[in-house]
Amino acid sequence: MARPRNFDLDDVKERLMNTFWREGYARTSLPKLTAASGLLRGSLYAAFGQKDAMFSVALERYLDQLRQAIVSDAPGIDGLRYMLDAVVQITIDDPERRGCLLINAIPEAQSLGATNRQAIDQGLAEMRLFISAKLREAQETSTQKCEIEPLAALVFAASISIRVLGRAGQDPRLLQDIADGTVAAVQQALQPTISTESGP
Amino acid sequence: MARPRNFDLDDVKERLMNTFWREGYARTSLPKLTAASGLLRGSLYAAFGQKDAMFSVALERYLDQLRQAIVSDAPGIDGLRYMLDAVVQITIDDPERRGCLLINAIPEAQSLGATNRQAIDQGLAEMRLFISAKLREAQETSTQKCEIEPLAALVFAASISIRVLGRAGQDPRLLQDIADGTVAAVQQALQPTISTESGP
DNA sequence: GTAATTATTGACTGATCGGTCAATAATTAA
DNA sequence: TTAATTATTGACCGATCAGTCAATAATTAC
Repeated sequence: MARPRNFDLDDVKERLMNTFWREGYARTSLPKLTAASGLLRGSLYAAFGQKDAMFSVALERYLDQLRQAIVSDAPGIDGLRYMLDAVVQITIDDPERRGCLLINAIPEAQSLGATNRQAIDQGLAEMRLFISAKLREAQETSTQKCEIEPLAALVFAASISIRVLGRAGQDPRLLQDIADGTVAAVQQALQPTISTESGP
Repeated sequence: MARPRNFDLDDVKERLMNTFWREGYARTSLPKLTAASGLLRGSLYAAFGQKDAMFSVALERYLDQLRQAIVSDAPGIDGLRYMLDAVVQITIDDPERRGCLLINAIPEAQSLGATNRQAIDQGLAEMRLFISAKLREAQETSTQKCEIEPLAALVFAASISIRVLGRAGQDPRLLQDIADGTVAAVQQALQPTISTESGP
């Protein structure tokens, strides 16, 4: 009963996401968004509202895709290893080395509205909850009954730093070392092997 | 033989640093810098040059202070524990939760000139070298002869994530867990204790 | 004193920013 | 066809941006 859109909404959201991902919020100007989306200012504002709302759309979409990339059926430590390996992979596979849209947004959260700031917090919280859940699974099959939260902190820290250092253009080897080292540390904490004491 | 400055150069540098630290590069406007420093535009430009150069001054000063805060005489693992604890402390002691000026700059490195981008890389490299050196010390007194680089990656990752999550306003407990867990993991790798196998 | 040198002042510039809006186009319901 | 509704267009707005510069002030050398 009205004029239909003559652009693909999903496609435009993807382009907005990619632009914000590469440039961050402040550096992404409306001209950049119109160029990336192929729409004119008016259409963008009509479809999404303020720049802040455009970022919100981009962030939501980004988190959906990230979730899909790092969540697996693998239980316990295997699930954590899958996640960290996936984080490393998507980080170094990106030829632009954009890191993580969510984490990149943290230092400029003050420029964003309350809704987006909340979305950032929720994104981080979701990550932690996922990690804790997998760790609890691992705990159940473990011989050790140590605290879970400190271990969750380690895995969380690893996933954060891999993304940040990826954006910084650091060597893929470093990123993989972080992932591997973290998995090894968690494994050691949950299922310590008896070491052979190397005598003098 | 000429008119002297009527401001304290060091004091102004400190104010520039604090402003960039809080706001990041892009969001720090010249009016903000003049307000923070008490100088007028002309004086700022006369003293430092472009905004990019002002950031460079701020970054240098920041790294000097950071170095002073986290480097200690403590050898080996003690030195690493000192560093991570210091990182946690300065992160949560900051009422504005500004995180790390260096790390905050990573996502907006593209806005910066080549000199500043290089300074960021060097800052990260210096951190890694410091960690590797302390680990090598620890290695020498260790019974185990495992690889150092993967362990260095873990400590590096911890220090990065503590700062990022500090900026994100996360619970101090989380940050301390990261520091403690990392030290424990390194210790475990270098000087594994024989665990008591808990039978079924 | 006077000349030379450097610092300060603040108005000014052109570019760019996010955001708006009236006019126009394309569609459906009747 | 006509009315109603929504999408598109792109010119336009005031605000703000980084950066410049001629005029003025303060100092030292002589």
